[in-house]
Amino acid sequence: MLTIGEVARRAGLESSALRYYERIGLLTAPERVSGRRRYPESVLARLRVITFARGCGFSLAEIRQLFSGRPYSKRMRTLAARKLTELEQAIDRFRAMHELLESSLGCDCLSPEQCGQRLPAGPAPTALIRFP
Amino acid sequence: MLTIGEVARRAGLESSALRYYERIGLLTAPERVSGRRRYPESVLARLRVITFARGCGFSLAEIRQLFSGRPYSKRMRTLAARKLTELEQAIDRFRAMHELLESSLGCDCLSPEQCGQRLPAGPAPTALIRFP
DNA sequence: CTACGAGTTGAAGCGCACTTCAAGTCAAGG
DNA sequence: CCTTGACTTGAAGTGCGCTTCAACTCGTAG
Repeated sequence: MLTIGEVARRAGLESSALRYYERIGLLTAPERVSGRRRYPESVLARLRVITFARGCGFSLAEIRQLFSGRPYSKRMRTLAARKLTELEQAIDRFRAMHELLESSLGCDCLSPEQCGQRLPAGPAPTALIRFP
Repeated sequence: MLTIGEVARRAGLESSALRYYERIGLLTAPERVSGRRRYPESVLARLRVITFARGCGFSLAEIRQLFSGRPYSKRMRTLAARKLTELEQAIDRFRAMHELLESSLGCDCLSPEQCGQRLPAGPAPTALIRFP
């Protein structure tokens, strides 16, 4: 049985994140020993799934979907297939951006307005990436 | 001279976004005709730069950097080079995720805990992607 | 006994990129 | 004159994924 600090350390998360996950129903409330959380080892596997899914672009809400109800494997396959498609589209977009950025390395415009002439007109960006 | 609604429509943005961009100094305040904004055509080019840069993962703060001061082309090159590196790393990560997701299509675990056994233990996710 | 560190709670705060709201202004059409 | 619809403003709200805070409790060490 592990304390919250121990779990956090081994999962590479903050204790506050674990409490948050519990609040939003991503982790089931563990046994309490005089008020403190005591986690079984198995929580680490679950956290690996969460971390993995987060890294794949699943939102916490999606991950909750994944966990709620059976069969787990079927849900996993469904969500994975969907995310896979999104990911492929994202990679395509990023490749396009990559080329545009490379071409902009040769940019010698004197102003954004001048530069904008060469850029493709388009709708709002379709991918938002946060680089940590 | 264009009204805010017209600019928004042609740039694929909401008027509120244009006002927001103005507030944070991304667009210079345009001429007002009895209080209403009147934009020159050139704003569309600038908005293309903004939209393009956003799509490449630049934050609005970074884009503001890009616009502030000359020479524009030099700043563009600097920022583009930096973002290019980040983008390449992101693409690498996404490729890895792609493989993991594909392997998880064959998942037949009965529970997240079981599934977690097969996943690599790792630290917090390094890329956060929002698919809109 | 006291101090300490790790834990507990609910509430509030943060950063980003906007959106929404309330309350008011304006020009054109009927 | 009145309505309509697009616009104006500042302030507040939203969603996500947490973090931070205040105030408190607990077991252990000295």
